[in-house]
Amino acid sequence: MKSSTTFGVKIRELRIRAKLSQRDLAERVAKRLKDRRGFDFTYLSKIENERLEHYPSAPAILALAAELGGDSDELLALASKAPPDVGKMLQESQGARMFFRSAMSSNLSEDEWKRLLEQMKKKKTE
Amino acid sequence: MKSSTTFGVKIRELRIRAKLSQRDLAERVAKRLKDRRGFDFTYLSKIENERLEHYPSAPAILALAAELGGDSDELLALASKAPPDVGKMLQESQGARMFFRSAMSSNLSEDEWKRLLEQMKKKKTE
DNA sequence: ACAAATGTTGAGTCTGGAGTCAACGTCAAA
DNA sequence: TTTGACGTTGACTCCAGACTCAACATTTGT
Repeated sequence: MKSSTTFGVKIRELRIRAKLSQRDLAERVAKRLKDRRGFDFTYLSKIENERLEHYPSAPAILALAAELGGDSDELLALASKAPPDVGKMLQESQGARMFFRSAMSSNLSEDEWKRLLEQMKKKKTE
Repeated sequence: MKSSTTFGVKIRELRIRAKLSQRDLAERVAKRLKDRRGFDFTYLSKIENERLEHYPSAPAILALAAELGGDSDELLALASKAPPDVGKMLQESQGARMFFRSAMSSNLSEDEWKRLLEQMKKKKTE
């Protein structure tokens, strides 16, 4: 069974593994976000301890993932956010929208997703 | 070639077809949003004329679609928003995440999406 | 022509998401 | 036993997204 963790726990885990203090990591993340709003170490503390009402913004999550070398899609998922480019994909293709809508209501298993992925790759390379 | 329209144009089209004034439609939409913030007819005017910096919120778009009988996914797409439940689907399934990541980078054609949709339906019913 | 209904616009307002700040607690090392 | 790095918390701030309001313009019906 997959170890089901939370966003905060995962971030702490990655940070510890990277041997960074909250202050150091927050500072680095803040630099990646220099144009946007900041990123304070006390905010990071609240993230790790799940003391927040809302998850950080998608850009902040992406910056964290980049700094820590984590899987950004997984982190976004733990925070219940769709990757920012999903919107665009659905905008451009009616086929994608219909596929999505249908997939949503049919609750596919992991295996079925895997098959579809293979189907897709096969089509593309043949 | 698919007639590529805009959000505002589409809304106006649907509203005219429904024979509603901006005031009437706005009032009805506002009722559907009673708990959340309102929906004024002057706002609707700006939507239709693309005078806004930002599209309406997803709940407002869904209420509009419901009131006008439009395709909510299409309207969300025209407003560059992913359907609200996409995040949850990607949260629950790693397979779905991998599938979409891959789909995103391979720029599938409409036909390929159609095939995948058929594949999916077949699996489900067999 | 006049009123009534409808539509448009610029200048606001309001709120909640996203983060900051000051202050305190804890632990390790010198 | 102080000092310095690190972590936690509650109260606050800030701002942009999402909308409202007052006033005016335009169209429609009679």
